[in-house]
Amino acid sequence: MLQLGFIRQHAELVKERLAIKNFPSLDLVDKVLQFDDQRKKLQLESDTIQSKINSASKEIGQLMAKGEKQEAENKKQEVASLKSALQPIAEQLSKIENKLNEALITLPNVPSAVVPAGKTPADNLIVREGGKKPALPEGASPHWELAKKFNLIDFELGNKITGSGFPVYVSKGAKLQRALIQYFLEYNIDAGYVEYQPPYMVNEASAFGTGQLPDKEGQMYFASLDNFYLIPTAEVPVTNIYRDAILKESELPLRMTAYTPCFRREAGSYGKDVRGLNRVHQFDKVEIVQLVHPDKSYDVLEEMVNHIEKLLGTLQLPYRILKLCGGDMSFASALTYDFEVFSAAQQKWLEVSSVTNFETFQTNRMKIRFKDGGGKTQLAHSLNGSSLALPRIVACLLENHQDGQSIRLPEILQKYFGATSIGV
RNA sequence: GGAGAAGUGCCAGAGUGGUUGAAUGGGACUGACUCGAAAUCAGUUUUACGCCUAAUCCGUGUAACGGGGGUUCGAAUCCCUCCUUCUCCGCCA
Repeated sequence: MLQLGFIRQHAELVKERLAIKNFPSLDLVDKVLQFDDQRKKLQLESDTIQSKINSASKEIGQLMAKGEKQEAENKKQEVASLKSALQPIAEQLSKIENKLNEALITLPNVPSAVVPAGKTPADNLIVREGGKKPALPEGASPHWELAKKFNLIDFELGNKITGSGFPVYVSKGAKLQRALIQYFLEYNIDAGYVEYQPPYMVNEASAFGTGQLPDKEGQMYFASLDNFYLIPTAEVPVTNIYRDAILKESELPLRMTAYTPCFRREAGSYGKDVRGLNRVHQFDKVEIVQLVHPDKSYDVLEEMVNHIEKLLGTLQLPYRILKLCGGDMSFASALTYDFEVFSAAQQKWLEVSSVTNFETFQTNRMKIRFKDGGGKTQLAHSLNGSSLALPRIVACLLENHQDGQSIRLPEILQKYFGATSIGV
């Protein structure tokens, strides 16, 4: 969530920027400030009375010790009237605090100054493209047909075991998954990221911390008996590792990577967008997360973009990098780059990674701070990115590298997979 | 799942109703000593939100001893509840 102090100092800027995100309730910004004013006033009243109560109570203790019972009783009366004066104020205060908090968590993050205006994915800016689109052989197939032909993925079986959107990877299909995960993790570790295996379910506080709650409640699977959410991304458990921490400045940047399955309800999706691996309810992903000094976060964002671009390059897939427009960014994001790879048989771009700077939006919720050189405590910036989400990478590997007889694997994958290609 | 014990500051560990935001030890930081270091001595060392203020300095108020609620003039200390950890039993990859 946004920092109150920032809203107070830059109310107009916040409104302008939120307009770029097409946030409809700009008046909420003014409301936040009003609520905060009321809160301060009430707190002052409440603290003043409480202070009197505290000192009176102390006196009662001293009077009792001296055996001055009557005096003590008089003081008690005094405290009783102070308390009845305090009660309505305390109630108002807690009411206004709730309203303030509710308004604050409803405000999305302000987009950074470079975020382009726009409403839909069509308004995203193409930053650059790389790789080249393959010339597919005669009779080239989409990945779901290839997956069947080479016995790599059984979609029907997943329907039986669980439901649609839960593919079963078989044999070389399963091995390809494992090879990709292994490669992505090693690649990240080589770049200085620390590997984690986090829980795949999180509690409410964690889901709130990264911004999934209350915004995306319906997108997560929920284990109601225990109040746990199945993670939609490793970002949630991994970023929460440092929730409530005050770090030393020298500990920054913290770089973390994790492989996890990801669970997404994807309510409302249907049709050809969800065909095959295009959109599934459970998928594998390797994630990178960083906690950094506020001055460095935009440099780090570029560094992460380059890191992922290089990774995509080694997979020999045609890709493009998009700078998301205000309307297509997520609630918590300040600036997001999306990576898409070209699915040659489907002739469409598929998103495989999203790299985001959240600035202090998440860390303010999670209270991830550090002590700066002057001994002052301030919020760190958080960033994350996929490196990479597997299903669409697999889809594109299959489609783009098919030659009629087999699927050629990019060189880098061969040692992890143990073969140069996937044949019948 | 059953029975019991416990959760205090960066760490260890006192404190069982009233000057305890918290003894003591360790760690860390600052200063002195030293050519420098170690040792020693002195000091500092939580966070959030208010008020005051040019100030994120200083001063000052409130809150926080696992989370939430309660009893009381007053709670780290008593009660309830949830969470977590430990021990024993059961079950189990």
